[in-house]
Amino acid sequence: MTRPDHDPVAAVTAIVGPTATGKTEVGLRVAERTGGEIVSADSRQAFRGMEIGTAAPTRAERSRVPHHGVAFLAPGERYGAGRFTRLARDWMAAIRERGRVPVLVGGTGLFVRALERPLFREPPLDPLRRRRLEEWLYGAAPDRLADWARRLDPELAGRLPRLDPQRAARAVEVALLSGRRLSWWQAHGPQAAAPVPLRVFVLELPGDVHRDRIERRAGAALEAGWGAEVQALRAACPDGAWLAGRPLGYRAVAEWMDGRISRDEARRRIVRETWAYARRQRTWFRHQVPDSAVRLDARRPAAELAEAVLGAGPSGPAA
RNA sequence: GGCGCCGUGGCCGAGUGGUUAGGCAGGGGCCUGCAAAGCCCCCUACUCCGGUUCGAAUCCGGACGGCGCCU
Repeated sequence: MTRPDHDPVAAVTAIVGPTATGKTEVGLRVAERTGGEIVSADSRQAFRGMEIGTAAPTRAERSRVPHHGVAFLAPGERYGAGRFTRLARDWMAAIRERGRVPVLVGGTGLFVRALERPLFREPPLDPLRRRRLEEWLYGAAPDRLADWARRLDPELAGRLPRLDPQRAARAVEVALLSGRRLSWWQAHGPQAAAPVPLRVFVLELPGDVHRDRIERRAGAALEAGWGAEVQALRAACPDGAWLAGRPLGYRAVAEWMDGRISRDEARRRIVRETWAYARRQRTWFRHQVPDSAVRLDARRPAAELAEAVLGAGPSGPAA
């Protein structure tokens, strides 16, 4: 019922779930048992110098198993679903050529889904015009922006319950710069690449337990030197580009370092922001994951969870 | 015991006769290239009892509770 293990398009084991559910450790164990390498589907852990605040795999953890996609970008660089999927495919291909097996681990739902359901190949959009247009669009009132988008791409507007500024701006810029509607590209544009079949495992936690883990992790990150990490980032790039993606908690930590708020207040804000994010993820993983996804109770010990993942079917050349 | 002030949804907090305050917390949801982002929805209360009024969270009386002062 499953493809042969050496099949180049064999499904990739994907360990996903909201933040602080223990994906890292489970992924490591799975990789260790299968001769695997980790491909990280995380939009923030990708940045160098932000490992503490993003709870990225530590150096020690990375020495257990080779990692791809962790701490390899300069803060402030652009890293979106498109770039991720291109890179991830390359990483996975290289891993297989080495006779090893990729294990996808991450909480950025869109990245994971874009692997299975590839985005369309974006036509070249003149960067300068694009930048200028974006500037203009984000200066506009949200209602007007939504209105323009509605006119330029009624189909898209009809499909979405509401055009928030971000999506409206994209619809406008794609329509204007490419000459075709975004909805057209989405439906008829060429795929950026072949889909990667995934065997998805979702780590889940009851709300109160999840909340508790997030609180504990916030304290641990502060303990581990989050403050120093922020100071280093500021020294390295004073333009504040590292804050562009609004990484959770970083602003609060910066304010704490400036003495503008107490450490405790900073911790509270970190928890609040992280929980809000976790809730969005919980919703995402509740609905935006294939029906075949296996849901695992993340309260179980990592070793057991890894067993469950491994036991769910062949996932490596060792089978 | 007397006098005064107060009593709004989980919390904070407006509102002084007739529309939904708002914020925070909590919950549900959306999502096709900024996704740790962007966005939507829900949670409709006025301590209790009587009265005035067409109509009271809003006025009057009482009860209860809290706070303060006095004795």
